[in-house]
Amino acid sequence: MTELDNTTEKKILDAAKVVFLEKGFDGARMQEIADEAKINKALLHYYFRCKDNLFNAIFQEAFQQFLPKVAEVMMTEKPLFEKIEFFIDNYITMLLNNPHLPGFIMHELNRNPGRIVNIIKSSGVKPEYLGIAIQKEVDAGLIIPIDPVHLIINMLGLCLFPIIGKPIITGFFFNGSTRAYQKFLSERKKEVTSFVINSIKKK
Amino acid sequence: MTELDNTTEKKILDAAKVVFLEKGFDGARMQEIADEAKINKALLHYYFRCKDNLFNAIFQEAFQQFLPKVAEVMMTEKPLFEKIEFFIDNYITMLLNNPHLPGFIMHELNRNPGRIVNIIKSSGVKPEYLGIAIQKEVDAGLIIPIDPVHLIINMLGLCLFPIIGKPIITGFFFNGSTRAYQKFLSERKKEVTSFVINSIKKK
DNA sequence: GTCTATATTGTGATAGAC
DNA sequence: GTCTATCACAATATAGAC
Repeated sequence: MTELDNTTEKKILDAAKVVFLEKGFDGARMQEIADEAKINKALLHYYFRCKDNLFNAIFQEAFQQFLPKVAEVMMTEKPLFEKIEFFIDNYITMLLNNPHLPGFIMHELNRNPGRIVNIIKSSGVKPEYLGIAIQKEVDAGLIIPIDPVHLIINMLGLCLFPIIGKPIITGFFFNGSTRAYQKFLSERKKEVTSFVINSIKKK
Repeated sequence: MTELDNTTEKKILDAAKVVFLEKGFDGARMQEIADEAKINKALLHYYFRCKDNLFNAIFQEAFQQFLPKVAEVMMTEKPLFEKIEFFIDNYITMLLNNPHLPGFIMHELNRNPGRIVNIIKSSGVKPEYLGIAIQKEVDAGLIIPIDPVHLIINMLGLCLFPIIGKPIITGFFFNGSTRAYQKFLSERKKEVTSFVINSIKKK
């Protein structure tokens, strides 16, 4: 960011991110974004002309944040188990800092799946990298064979669901106790890492 | 259902389910529901008085559908591995038939977490059942120790994410090919089952 | 650039005939 | 029970003063 961080535009974007991520496009109100940014509603339109433009700016940024961590693990040259550990650790950390992110991305993509094609293109990530790393370990007899796509989806599901499913988990398993849920979350890195590695390690 | 299935009320509920599950509460329009039910908008209000009432009817039913499968696995008396296999098979089958269900439930619960407390209460499910089954297997030395809550969340994440994440998976890993995504889904039962069992089986 | 006031459209909900 | 017509208000967007 070369510009000053306290410009009106930045304040609007910050506010819009809070509101959109919490309420989604349909649930968000321009008025609420204006309030959150402590400015007038008309200024939103002065800067972004319409709700759609503002939303797109937020979605773009959110998706960048959501995706790169998936990409990193594929790009590095580490051995597979380190790759997995690195990915899970980093990804869960990011999710803990952005708990609304996954639900927002999922919901908005399902609401408008066409959106994704433009965004994917500009990401330049190639899942093949992880495939190569996995094949190496299979050849060395270190792990059982597994389809790299399934492996990545497994890891994503294990990392994401505890965040998206907060209300269900809290309500259903912890009787509404947010503290118990937080404790549960703090165990996830260790739990997911060993769960994944156990499942692909040769017996 | 003791009543006839083709009553107006049923037509409304069917239509509302389609629209709400696809668009969510905020994105759904009474007009669209009326169109889908091939009736007039005023009739919706005659039968349900307001959008909220109609939504609650749908949400209640959807949640019942979403939850019981989680409950079943805890209730049965089978050995653990059979329980797991049974659960994954049934749950993924249900999800394939109701692909919008998980995203709908997640989004609406996050939008209004208070909603869950009333619903959980009436379900009468106790996660302890699976805990007991797991402890049995641990004592018998058949599996490594694992927290039953983590195990259930792991299974849910592995089953649910491929459905909720359809646009991401299709766009990111399969270049937009829905056929490839469908093939991927058809492999999930086997994949998830062996993934889970491998991860907890003693080496 | 920022504000107040206002236009314009969308949407949930009701009135009243049949 | 079902329809057409309409209300009332909420929400996006714009006009125009400063």
